[in-house]
Amino acid sequence: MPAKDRKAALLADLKRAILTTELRPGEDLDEVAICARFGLSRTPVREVFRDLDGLGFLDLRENRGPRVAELSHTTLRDFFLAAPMIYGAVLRLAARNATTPQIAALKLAQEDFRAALREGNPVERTLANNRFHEITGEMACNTYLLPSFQRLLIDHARIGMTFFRPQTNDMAANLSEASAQHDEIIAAIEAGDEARAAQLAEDHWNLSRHQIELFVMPTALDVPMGSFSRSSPA
Amino acid sequence: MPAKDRKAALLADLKRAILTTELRPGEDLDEVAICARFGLSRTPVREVFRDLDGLGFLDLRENRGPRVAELSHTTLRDFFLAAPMIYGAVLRLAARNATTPQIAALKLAQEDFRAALREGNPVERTLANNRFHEITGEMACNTYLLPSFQRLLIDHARIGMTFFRPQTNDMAANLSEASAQHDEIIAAIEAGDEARAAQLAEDHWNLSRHQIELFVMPTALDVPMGSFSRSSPA
DNA sequence: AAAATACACTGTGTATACACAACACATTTT
DNA sequence: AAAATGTGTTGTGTATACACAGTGTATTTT
Repeated sequence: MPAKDRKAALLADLKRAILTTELRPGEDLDEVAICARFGLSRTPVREVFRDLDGLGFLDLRENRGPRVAELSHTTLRDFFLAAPMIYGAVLRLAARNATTPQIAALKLAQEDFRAALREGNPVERTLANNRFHEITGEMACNTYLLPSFQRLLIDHARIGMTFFRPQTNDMAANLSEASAQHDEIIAAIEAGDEARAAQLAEDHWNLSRHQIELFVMPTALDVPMGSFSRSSPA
Repeated sequence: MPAKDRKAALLADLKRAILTTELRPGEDLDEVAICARFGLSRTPVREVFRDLDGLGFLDLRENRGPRVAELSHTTLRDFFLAAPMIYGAVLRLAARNATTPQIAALKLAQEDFRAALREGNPVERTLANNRFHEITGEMACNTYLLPSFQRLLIDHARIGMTFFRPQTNDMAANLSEASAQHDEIIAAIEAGDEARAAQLAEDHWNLSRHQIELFVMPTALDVPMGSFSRSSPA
């Protein structure tokens, strides 16, 4: 296996691991360990790190090891401020510009998403959902929108892994509604209905926000302080 | 001079040269020549290249030398589609979040811009204008908006250098109107008037578009700015 | 005992050397 | 003569070695 492919494999693997929070937000990366694991020297590995830093996956700082990009309450706030607008614009443009093969790819991604929902596989669900929205980004095909959009997708995936573990009926219902919205998005894009696509984007992110509100501001537990058992994912 | 500073100098110099089109869009860069000029080995120089690639200044391709990012009619079209929306959002958030020192910095940048206009210095004018808008980006302070915004700023600067050489009275008038708009933008931000800031953003970019109507004239995205303020998480 | 300092260690930043791929030109072949 | 192929050159990609900064710990000093 040529070094070039090992480098590409490293890039893809780190992306996947970060998107699925297998590598958690804020986690440190061991440079030499990764070198050993992928059979690469430090130079190409560090280049991959720099790429991922530019894309918003990693956070590189002087004289310190690379960290997985943080996902704080501040970034969450930024997320829900920017997402409706960017996604609205992307879906609007997607409806305007989508090609037939792109629409086919979008339907495939949605198939995978549905399958992951049925199997209750949160990792596959997240990755399929990510692919779905990535394709809408390709459809929109705007140099200036894409960088922000892709950053949103990273944290959208990580938020999904963090907050969307359907432990209640309410949450499961939300997920199937998200899936239904995907179907409507596909239909709007296929019909070239820009206004409808933009509206669906807003609906989609309002649903996400509602889901997170359930987690961030849960109904107060009716239990004395000390006897707190760990109930929700970190 | 430590190597670290030489590296930072290289980064800053390349940014400046690209923004002012001293390095023209599509131009090839000579790696070893740059190494010699800044007294650096290839490794840190290549790291700078990768950073600039991630930021949208350069275009790195496999087994080929780095090129200055292209500025084609396609990217121009994308620019005028995305700019009104992103700038509108940024100025809206700037009006919401700006701190006193940031406002002071903004006024300074505008001073420089006016000075460059008086002196008829297109390079300084472009750099001051770029700084002006960069500061509004800092004010907006949103992780997800900034990447797209900064890419817009790169090409905004390069478009300015390409199309805004005031050879007619009309163009000179446009420039002084742009300057007047900057003043109004400062006022709106200082007053925390979000709606006004958003409106001024639209006016500002309509002015730019008018200037290069001869080359491209797409319709701007019509995303309602209002959907933005309403959707802030609790 | 607490604080400050020296020192070793871990790990990042840079330089250099080598490997290899792409391109250009010249030479050969049909 | 045109096409194809071989070869030389240029320049990118990777590996390794070295330099140095940051950090933690142990020792010394007050």
